[in-house]
Amino acid sequence: MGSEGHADGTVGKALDVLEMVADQGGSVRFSELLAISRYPKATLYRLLQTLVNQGMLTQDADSGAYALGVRLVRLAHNAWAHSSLAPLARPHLDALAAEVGEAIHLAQIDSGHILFVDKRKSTDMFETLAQAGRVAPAYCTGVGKAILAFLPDAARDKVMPQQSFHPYTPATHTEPASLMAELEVIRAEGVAFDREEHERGIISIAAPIRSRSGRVIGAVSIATSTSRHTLEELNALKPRLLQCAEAVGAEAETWQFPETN
Amino acid sequence: MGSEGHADGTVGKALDVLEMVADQGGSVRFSELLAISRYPKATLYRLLQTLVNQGMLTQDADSGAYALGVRLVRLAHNAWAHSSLAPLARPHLDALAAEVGEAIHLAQIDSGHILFVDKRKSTDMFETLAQAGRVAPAYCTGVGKAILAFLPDAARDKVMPQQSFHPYTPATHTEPASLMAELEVIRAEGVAFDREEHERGIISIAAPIRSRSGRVIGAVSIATSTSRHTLEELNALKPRLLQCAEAVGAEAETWQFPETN
DNA sequence: AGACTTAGTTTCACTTAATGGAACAAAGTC
DNA sequence: GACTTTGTTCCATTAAGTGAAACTAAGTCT
Repeated sequence: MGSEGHADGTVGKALDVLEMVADQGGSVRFSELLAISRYPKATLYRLLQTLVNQGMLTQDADSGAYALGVRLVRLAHNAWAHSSLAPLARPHLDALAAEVGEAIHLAQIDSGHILFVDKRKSTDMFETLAQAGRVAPAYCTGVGKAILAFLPDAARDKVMPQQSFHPYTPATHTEPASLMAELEVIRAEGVAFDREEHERGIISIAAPIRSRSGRVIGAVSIATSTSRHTLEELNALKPRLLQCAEAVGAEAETWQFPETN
Repeated sequence: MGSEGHADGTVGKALDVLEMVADQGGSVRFSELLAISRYPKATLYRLLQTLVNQGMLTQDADSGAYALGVRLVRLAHNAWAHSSLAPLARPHLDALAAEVGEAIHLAQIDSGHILFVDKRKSTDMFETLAQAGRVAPAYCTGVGKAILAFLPDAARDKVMPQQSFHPYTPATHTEPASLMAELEVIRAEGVAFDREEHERGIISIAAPIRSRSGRVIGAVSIATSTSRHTLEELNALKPRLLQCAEAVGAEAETWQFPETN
């Protein structure tokens, strides 16, 4: 929702426009984009043309409306396969999912937001971008808090101001102070709980994934509904969850960090 | 493999570099990229910096090597959800998969290559190469040929020269003429067969997905292995497959084309 | 129909940003 | 400690992006 202020050169502007189209969802007319963007008509027009030319956007033949191009899906597959924890964590998630029979989420952090890079549903399971690629706030999710808690102070200070503290439910943190206090607890316990903070009836227990050097590189969670389990029952799975997180972290040894800006 | 000649402006170059990193898979050092690219040192350097800055690439803290950024995964999720046939086709694929019990693939075309946007695994556990976001050549896959066959002449003339005609198996087409001849047959029959042309032991039957205006917008296929089924048995599924393709096409009425360059 | 509004595209003098050869710094290697 | 390799910065040159305004095309209204 935030509009970035920085834009290195033409490329930055183009990617900014790309993101604008993405945020809009579906297809957008030129004039809509013009209304939103701070770019003058001609500039916006040329940027869009270039992006279409490059296959990053597609333009409807008739209506002239813009939508994200499938080239992105191709690129992202590479990103997912080579730059995310997903492929590496897969066997561990499979095992955990089979044992606990609940939904498993694997997430990383991307510019202050939680990005789900893989998951296992309690019922059916198949891996596509359908579920990977989704974003969620960090301050009100199990995985988000697990990552925030173990982030180096400098990185956390960057990320905290980006949190909106929108009250999704009565249990959602609404200000930095209370969240910071909970992060302290999470650091002590080693796991984070989502106590219906993002979605009513949905609870989870999450553990940070740390490389051997100690850097948080993501988080795993076991999610369920209040109708199926209690927080105490989730807590019983803590050892198993930590074991999974550790296993992934150990394998990620050679891996590179997922950025901090 | 192919190095594009066109590059509109700085944005084109930047995306070109992005693609270079993607093609490389995993992480790449600056000098490797320098060796491959036609850009001078300083230029390449600045382009990479910009992309890192924008979160499209990540740079390893220690080694300085570049890899695709997770931001792409986020963008691609939007692309997949809003600009691909996948969400729309989902119920139809589910139904088809349940009925035939074989692997189902949904593909679109992207700059001459086949892009798998969704799939259903067969009940049995044998992995095909396909996955959402994966690319495959058009000339030697069922879905590829199904799309090629029904492409408007102008579009096909653009796409044909992009085919490599690499002989994956003895059954692979190795020159345009024989492929063109088969496309004729496919147009007459309404479906395309993959006769172990891409992968030994893997066969499929594929049908084009056409919008009501008649434009091909993708293809669905039923894939199996020679150990499980024969081409004749696949052919028996033709009516059911065509029905699925038509159902998706009908729903895609309002949808926009997937580009032609 | 003709006048009028709105959406999209092109022009062109102007300005800013990208360019790349070369110098420089840092990390490895002999 | 000299030498090679790899990565980063400088800066005058050049090219590319800019955006106000003019223009064209597609609706709307009376």
